[in-house]
Amino acid sequence: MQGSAALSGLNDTQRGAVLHSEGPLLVLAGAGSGKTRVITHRIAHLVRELQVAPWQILAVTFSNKAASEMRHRVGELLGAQAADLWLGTFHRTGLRMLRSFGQHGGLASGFTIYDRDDQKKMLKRAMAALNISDQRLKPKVVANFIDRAKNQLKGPDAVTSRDPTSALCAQVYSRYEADMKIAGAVDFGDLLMRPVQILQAEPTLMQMWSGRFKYILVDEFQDTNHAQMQLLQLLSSEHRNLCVVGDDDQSIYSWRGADVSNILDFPKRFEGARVVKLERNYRSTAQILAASGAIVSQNASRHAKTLWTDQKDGSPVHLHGSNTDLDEARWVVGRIGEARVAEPLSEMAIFYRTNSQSRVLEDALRSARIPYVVIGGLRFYDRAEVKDGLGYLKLVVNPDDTAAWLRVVNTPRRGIGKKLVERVADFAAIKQISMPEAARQLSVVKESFRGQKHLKAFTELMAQMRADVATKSADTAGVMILRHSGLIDALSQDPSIEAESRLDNLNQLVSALTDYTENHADTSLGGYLEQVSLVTDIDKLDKTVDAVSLMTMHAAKGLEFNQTFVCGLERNLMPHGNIDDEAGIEEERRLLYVAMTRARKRMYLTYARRRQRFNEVLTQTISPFLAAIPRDAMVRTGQQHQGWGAPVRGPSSRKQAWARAAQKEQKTNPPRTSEEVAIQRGPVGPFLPGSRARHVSFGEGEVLAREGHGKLARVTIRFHRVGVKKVLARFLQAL
DNA sequence: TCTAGATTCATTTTT
DNA sequence: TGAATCTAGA
Repeated sequence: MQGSAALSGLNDTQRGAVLHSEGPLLVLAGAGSGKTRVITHRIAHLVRELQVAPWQILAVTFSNKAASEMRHRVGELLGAQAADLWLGTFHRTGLRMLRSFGQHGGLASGFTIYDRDDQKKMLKRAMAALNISDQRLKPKVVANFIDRAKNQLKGPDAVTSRDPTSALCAQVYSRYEADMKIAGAVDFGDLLMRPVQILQAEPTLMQMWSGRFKYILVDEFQDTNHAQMQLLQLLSSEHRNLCVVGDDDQSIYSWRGADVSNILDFPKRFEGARVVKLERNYRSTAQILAASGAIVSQNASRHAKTLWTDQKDGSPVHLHGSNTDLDEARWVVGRIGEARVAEPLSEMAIFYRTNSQSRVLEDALRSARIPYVVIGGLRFYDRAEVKDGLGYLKLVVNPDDTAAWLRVVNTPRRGIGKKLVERVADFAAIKQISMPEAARQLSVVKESFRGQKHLKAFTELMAQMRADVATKSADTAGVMILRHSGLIDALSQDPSIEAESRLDNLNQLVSALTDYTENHADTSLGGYLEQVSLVTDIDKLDKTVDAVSLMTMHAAKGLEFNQTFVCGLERNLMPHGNIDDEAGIEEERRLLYVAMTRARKRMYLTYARRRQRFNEVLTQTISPFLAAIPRDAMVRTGQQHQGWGAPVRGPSSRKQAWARAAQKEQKTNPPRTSEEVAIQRGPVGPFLPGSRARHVSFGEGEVLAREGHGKLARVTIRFHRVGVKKVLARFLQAL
């Protein structure tokens, strides 16, 4: 067994965790200590050496990104056998279980999953029905309330309402649940809460499912919430082989209900649990470890631990101050320009606290013609036209899908306006039926009303589609539905530039459908929709593309790069401005810690004295967190901003000050000449900024930016004939 | 019912 | 700032 693949390349502690066979196991794994390695090798060991059937192993991760990464790595160790593992996010696991036994909880067999948007629609409807104005109570507040409740495994009857707001929320919650049931839909919270509730209520099912998984492994355990913990406890109750891996210092999702005590109290909750600590860091240099460790050690509530490494020689961490956010961006881009001589761009990343910070950085990268990819920026499936298209598909699959019906009933315009929709809503409320069903019934009632014809036409259109695609696979069905929906016609007739790109997006939806049909055993439309509803992003970071990665600090978790830039380290941004309690501050510290521990070789921390936000310019001071970093681990460059004065008062004077500073910067940092730009332009993959390409219908142009990967890649191009447009990479030919 | 123009609103993080 | 929602007038 010594020489087996499952054990190779592990240190003693890691090997101990991999070889631990029976009983609960907690692996406290510091950043970069090889925790994913422990999980993947442990799975390989179980299958290869202990002859555990892959389907008896459940491996859960927190995000899609982590799941696909793990699938990939297990695949390398196990080959084809990896396909039979239950490996996925908590939500996907919950969904798989509900598909199997959801009817025990009164779920319709073909239930639909509602995303945040659909949920909001339903909440608005519920509130309207209860005569609660959305001024008094924001749907978003209710959505958060319901999410929190479900994470706590509390149904509408179980929530306690101490104040008037939560009493209202509880009222809406009740109504919302009823409406969701009629619509045959569940939300994200249900995917966790319902399996737990059903298992608790059904001893037979409980026996079956707890017997099924001999081994359970959980990654990023510090980010689990109550419902997830409960699910794990139920599923592991028979075999008790629950192995959880996590780092309390990297808990950054408490706002989503994550409960750090799950990891802190694990040994108490699971008697006889073995605890393994991984403290050797294989990722970063000593300087990076010292700096990041200094930050997180400021926190009072944590397990004391010290990461160590034997990578003694490294360059010090840099802290660079700029006058403005523009300068900061330019400085970062300048460093990237220098570094790319020796380091591929794919090994560099820029992290920031809020998504809105990416804009200045993107602008600077674009003007320096450095290719970049924004991770988790705008999402394909969030685009309006894509949602419209999906709306039709959903309504075909689930005829009671109220949210989908609301979305597509008048898109494209077919004379079914607000008045008519309200009428349908009222009828649905009285009859206790879904809105699509109400529309069907109304369209054939005797006493005619204005717009009934339109309603009837739409109802018949949907019925026709349903009949047409009943036996078809997802791709064929999708194409038929989109064609008959009128979406494509409406967009084709629209001469605007945006319409063109929307049409592209619909084409892209079709290729996603084709892709799905080719690669999945379940080729049904329902299967596709299910998959789509849980994929929120392009999951995998594609390092084969030579481009700098930009992402939020949250999105950075679990990734690593040779060189990183952590930007915007100012008070009110890091820690973020609307955090007021100590627990929140500690979480912000952990977030910074996560961001800082992503770097292997070089790390640059940056801040700017003035930062533009909305239409005002904020004068900021350096993040108080940074004071903790020992001097010998860090080099300071740029503006020192000692004794920064009081903020300049009044928006207009701020603006002038900012403009003056920007002007001054222009002089000291003149724009690059075209020669410099040309030198910087290295060998880059297809359709990266600076290259030229030809589009099927727009002709030739110059690539400005690129986003997304693979089939979903989109490219912004300045065409010679038609100006700047965003198009699909698939429709381009490199020149 | 539809459209364009006005107005408001929120920007922390996401399955 | 820019997206989302609202409103007035056609």
